[in-house]
Amino acid sequence: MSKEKVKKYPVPSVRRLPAYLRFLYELKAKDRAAVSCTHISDELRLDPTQVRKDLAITGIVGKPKIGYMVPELIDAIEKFLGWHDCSEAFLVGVGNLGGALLNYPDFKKHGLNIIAAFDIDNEKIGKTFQGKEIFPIEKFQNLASRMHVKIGIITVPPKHAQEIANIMIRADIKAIWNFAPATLNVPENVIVENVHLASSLAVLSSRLSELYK
Amino acid sequence: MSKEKVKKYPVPSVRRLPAYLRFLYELKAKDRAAVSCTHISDELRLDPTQVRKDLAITGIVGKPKIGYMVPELIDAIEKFLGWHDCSEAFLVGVGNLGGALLNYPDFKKHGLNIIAAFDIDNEKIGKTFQGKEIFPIEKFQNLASRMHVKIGIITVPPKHAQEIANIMIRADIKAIWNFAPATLNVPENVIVENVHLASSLAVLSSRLSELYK
DNA sequence: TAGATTGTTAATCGATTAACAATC
DNA sequence: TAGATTGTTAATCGATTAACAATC
Repeated sequence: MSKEKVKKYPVPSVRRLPAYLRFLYELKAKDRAAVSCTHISDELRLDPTQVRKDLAITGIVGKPKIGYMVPELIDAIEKFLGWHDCSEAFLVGVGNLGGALLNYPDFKKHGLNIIAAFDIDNEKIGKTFQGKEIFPIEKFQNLASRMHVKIGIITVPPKHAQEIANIMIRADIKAIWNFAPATLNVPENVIVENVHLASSLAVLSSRLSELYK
Repeated sequence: MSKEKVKKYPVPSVRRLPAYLRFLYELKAKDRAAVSCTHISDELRLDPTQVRKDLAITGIVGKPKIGYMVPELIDAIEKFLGWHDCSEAFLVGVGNLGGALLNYPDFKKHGLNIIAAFDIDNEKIGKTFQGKEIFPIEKFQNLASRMHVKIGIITVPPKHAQEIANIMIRADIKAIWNFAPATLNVPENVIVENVHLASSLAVLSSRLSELYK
């Protein structure tokens, strides 16, 4: 692991990459060989220069007058995101949302393989979701280090989110995908990516209430 | 509805408001009367000036040397977000995720009341989730206009997302909360708020792969 | 009063958008 | 060749952070 300053990619650009991919898969299905930024920007309603800059972070090089070769571009984005080889993840909290995530088959295409789940509820422990066994939370640390799992997904009630995060940190988890409505406190070498539905809802609500002013 | 230019609030600020609320509820439970920006910023790891500006959009006024009165501040944020009186919503697509959202009891505290759901699957139609009946999608337009529902939630597979969005638009839905991995095309007077797990995962993946460079 | 904290103006930073030269 | 499109530099815009006067 090099000590050189790692180049940081703009988060908004990274967030847009999956939308490009979705459109590119459609083009590929139609056997389109090449695509221009204008075409992409029209479809996704973005600025063409922005599209060019976003794609540039993946290292792709286009051809003037032609654009980008579709399969090459798909490959570059997938490689950039690390979606070619899956990372294995553990999920904690098999409630409504946790169960939904366990059952979601598409994460594998997105570089994420949830291989097991954990809970405190004896009703759930031992059961299997989509071939993924549910273990008691006590086994998290041991299994995580034995299987070298680096990603933890938190789908427990907010009251217990920090507690679970602490277990994950002790188990040397590198990245936490947090769905609990809670602000997690973690050491700075641990990555936290939050999915806060309340934040999304706040944007929706506030824009909606602007309408009626 | 006035034609004056509506003041736009910074989206990043709005996104942070729910986190403030969570912390404020904790303080209220501990009967803390007042709180300063510094206290909030320490807890949520934000810049104190940013906290002040974020709170200012709600119209709250603090007291020098004291800070903000906790119950007043909670009230101001909730009012700003329109979380005091719930908006009613219809959900389309009762799969894993849709079912999880239907079962999620906390949306009511966040100004959202999902009152019914829709699907195309005859197995599901007629069933009830948490007192919410599942109707055939054909009934969407009629029920939406009869009940003056203004929010639609899309949790169908991506292939059908645009089609459902079109139905919602025809039914005069004002805001769409979209969980389908698809870019929706809507007229500019319709609000779309996306929850794209793939985008969130992209940020997680790319940060994780930076670690191993 | 002195000092802590707000509210606001100014400076910085980063992302978006515009302009344009290079190139196939 | 002419023209479409890339890649890149410069300008703009908006959000974050710093500085500081007002105030209780």
